Amino acid sequence: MESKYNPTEIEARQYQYWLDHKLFHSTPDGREAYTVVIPPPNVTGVLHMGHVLNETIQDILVRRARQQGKNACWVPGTDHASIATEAKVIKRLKEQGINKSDLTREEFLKHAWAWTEEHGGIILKQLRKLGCSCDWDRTSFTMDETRSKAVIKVFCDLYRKGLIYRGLRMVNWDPERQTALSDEEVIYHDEHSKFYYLRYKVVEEPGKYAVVATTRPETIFGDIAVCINPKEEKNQWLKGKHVIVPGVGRVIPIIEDRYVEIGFGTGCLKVTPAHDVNDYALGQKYNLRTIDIFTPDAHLNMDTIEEELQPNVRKYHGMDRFECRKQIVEDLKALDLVEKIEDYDNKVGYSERTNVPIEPRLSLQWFIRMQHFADIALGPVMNDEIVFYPTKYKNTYRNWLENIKDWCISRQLWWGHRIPAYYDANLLAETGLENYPADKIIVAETLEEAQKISTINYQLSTNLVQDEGALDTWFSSWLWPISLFDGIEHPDNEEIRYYYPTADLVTGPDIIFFWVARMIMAGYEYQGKMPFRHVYFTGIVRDKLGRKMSKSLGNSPDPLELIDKYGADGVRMGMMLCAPAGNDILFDESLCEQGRNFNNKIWNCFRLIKGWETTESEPTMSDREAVTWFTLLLAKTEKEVEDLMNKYRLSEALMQIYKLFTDEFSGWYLEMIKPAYGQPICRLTYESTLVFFERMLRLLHPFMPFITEELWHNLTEREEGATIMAADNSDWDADELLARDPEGAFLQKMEEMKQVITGVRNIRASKNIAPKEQLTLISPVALSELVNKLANVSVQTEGAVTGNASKFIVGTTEYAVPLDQFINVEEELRKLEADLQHQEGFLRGVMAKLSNERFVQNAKPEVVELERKKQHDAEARIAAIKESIDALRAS
RNA sequence: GGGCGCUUAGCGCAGCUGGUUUAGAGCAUCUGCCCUACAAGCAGAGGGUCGGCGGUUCGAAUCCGUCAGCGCCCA
Repeated sequence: MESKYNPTEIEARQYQYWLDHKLFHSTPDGREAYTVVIPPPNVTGVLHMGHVLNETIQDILVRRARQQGKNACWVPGTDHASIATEAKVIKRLKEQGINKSDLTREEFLKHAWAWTEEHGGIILKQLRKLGCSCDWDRTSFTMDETRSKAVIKVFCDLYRKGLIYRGLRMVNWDPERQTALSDEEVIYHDEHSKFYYLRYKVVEEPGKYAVVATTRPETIFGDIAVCINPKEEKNQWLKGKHVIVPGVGRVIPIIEDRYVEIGFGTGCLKVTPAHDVNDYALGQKYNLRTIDIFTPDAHLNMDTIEEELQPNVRKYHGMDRFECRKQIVEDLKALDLVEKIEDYDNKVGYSERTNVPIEPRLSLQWFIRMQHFADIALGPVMNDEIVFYPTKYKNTYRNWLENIKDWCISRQLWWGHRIPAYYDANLLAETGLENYPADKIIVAETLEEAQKISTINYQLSTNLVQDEGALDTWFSSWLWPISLFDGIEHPDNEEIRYYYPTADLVTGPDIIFFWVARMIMAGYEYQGKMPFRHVYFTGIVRDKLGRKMSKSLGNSPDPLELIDKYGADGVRMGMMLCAPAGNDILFDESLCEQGRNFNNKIWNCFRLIKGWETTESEPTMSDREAVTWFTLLLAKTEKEVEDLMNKYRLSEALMQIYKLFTDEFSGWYLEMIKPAYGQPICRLTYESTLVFFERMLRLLHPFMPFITEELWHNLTEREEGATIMAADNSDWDADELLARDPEGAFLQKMEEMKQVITGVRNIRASKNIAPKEQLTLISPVALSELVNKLANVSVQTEGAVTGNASKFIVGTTEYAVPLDQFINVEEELRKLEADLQHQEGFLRGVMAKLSNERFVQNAKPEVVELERKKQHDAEARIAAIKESIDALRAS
């Protein structure tokens, strides 16, 4: 065997072994189901560090469940990512000289599917490199047949229930992609912008102005009123008057509403109902008309403005909104209609996907009434039927649900599920889309059905036109835990009954509303049950400077390169070591190095053990002690790890295992039982050691699946198809083992013994005495043979110390190593004095408590008792130190 | 503007239903070692008045208040 662990070959081989034996495949059976659905990555995406974190955690949970004998089922899949994918396809078409507008919907979709088939599998392949134990036979896609049918069925169902409606509303418009977005897809950024103070001439008072402050002067073409607060003193004079929109010439009224904040800006608010959500609300309240001055790609459209005004403003036609902002300000300055311009910090909404500023736009869209869903989804999280880790996200969740807004689900895109709403062609031609009567809209799962409804119910024709819109991607994602098991079309099928509800959902808090909340809603609506029992929110992976990893910063390592360099196990450990739930992760490549080093450690332990010859001799006393000790320690750690895992404290669990393996097993246990070079080890001790090793491999397996499976197979003969994931657990009972040392006295004794050995090693280190040189250790109590072996001392329990010695205390016992020739009296005294000071300080602290009557009276008896023990121990130590000091001084 | 959370060793964290030998591990740092499993290693060491102030208590990193800084979510 090589002295360095080389993961590349082993990882490839083990993964193939798992696949060949279908060890990740699940079918319903009599065992308890443990289900996880993958947060479907974007079909055209590639693996990034966020995935590494997320998928590693899922794999850990799934593999552990499998080890526990559950029927673990981790369903992989991808998401069609409507906007992102459509953008990529458009870009590629452009590179080929094709415009989307030159294509029909069907032609475009052909290209989109081609793209999907080309890129679709990439990320799933990459997950295999990471070791993910997904049931690949179940791989799904949000636009495959089963998932698509579910989406359409749910849309129709909700429409029938009156929970979906079509409406003309102010929506978030992405001018780049030219589609509506939901509120959740808008990201607000702080921006340094300007506050423009514009003068609106007052019709009734020539020479006087109303000054309006605005950040968006380009929207004045759509101004329909100026609003003041009826209580604002300084603007009283404007009541009932009219003003002229500067540069435009339109005469608009002054209206009054308490909505205008007193003291903010000038107190005069320009009302542009077509281009601002709040203005729209005002417009509705006062029955104001709307003038939409933008084209769908946010260029100025002067065609909508009245004839008589056109000569003034025609020049702005076709101008980009931001270009127009500059121009109109220049023009108004020239007319002396700009009073001043101030710096102003505000928030501007950007499209999550295309990163262009959102344009609030009045638009005919499809919405879901969310109050119903908020009502069914709030309780289960608040009362912990569904548990969030960390719990702080309960607040976030509640906040959102308590201020729920209707969900805009339609998108002006082609890539996605087409809205199953139909219009009678003739009626549509007559009325236009906006005025098409709502009660004549036909929503049906298929065209045939729609035609039936059209003719039979509505007495319309069979000549139908389908709605052009597609559905928001999240409208399919919210069904994911159900639709993966075909639970929408067949709500009572065997699979959904077995696998649903799923156990754990692992995802980022950034999609708590997009996805988590909505899955809960859909879960209760369509299965009457929670979609998952626990939600583990991961942090965001940042670089070690705390910056979000991003392509543009170039600060994100390529996971596949990391895997090449450190092995998947190494990368997984690196990731998990720094990943407490809900905290952001400051990823540092050196953590992967630690992971790789740990692998190497395991590898070399294995080499050492496998290199030993055995003999049939009886185990020595020290071997027995070592085996008993490690049995207890292992059992104890197993319990701790179990507890930590149950609390989803994965990084702490891993750290416990790491310390057990590195410090206790490699550093102590193996040294305890290690035979002299070339000598055999007794068979019983050897076999115990193999058991320990195997159990640690099992503990570690969820975190580092490859090396553990590999060594598990090399430990002893295994049957073809056997796996560490299904290793039998029946011959080991941690509770029963721990019961053999109920007070932990044996473990305690061994810890003290280790401290004695460390004490001797410290003396060697400080005096530069080689480990090979045997020393004498004078101890007042008998010590285990292990001390002789590991500290290379001969222990004397008889006789006083002759000459100078270096001393140390463990607990309250003093040990001495006679070292005449090495003792520097001055130095020794200094050390002892320092220790004495520390002990006396400690004693003073204890005494302060004990001499306080109120402490003795009020504190719990066991606490007082403990303080008394501290006192006695400290006093004993102080006496011993003083004695040593005196002895040294006398010499 | 509203809400939530964080601040403990150089770094990222645990400890926080108050009392566990005057605060814990990991990484990094420093010292000494190639002692035939492992230098991707071994043996040691140093390092924090638990953000500031005030309060409750016999006792506060832990509970309460307040201030400061940082972060997240929502408008």
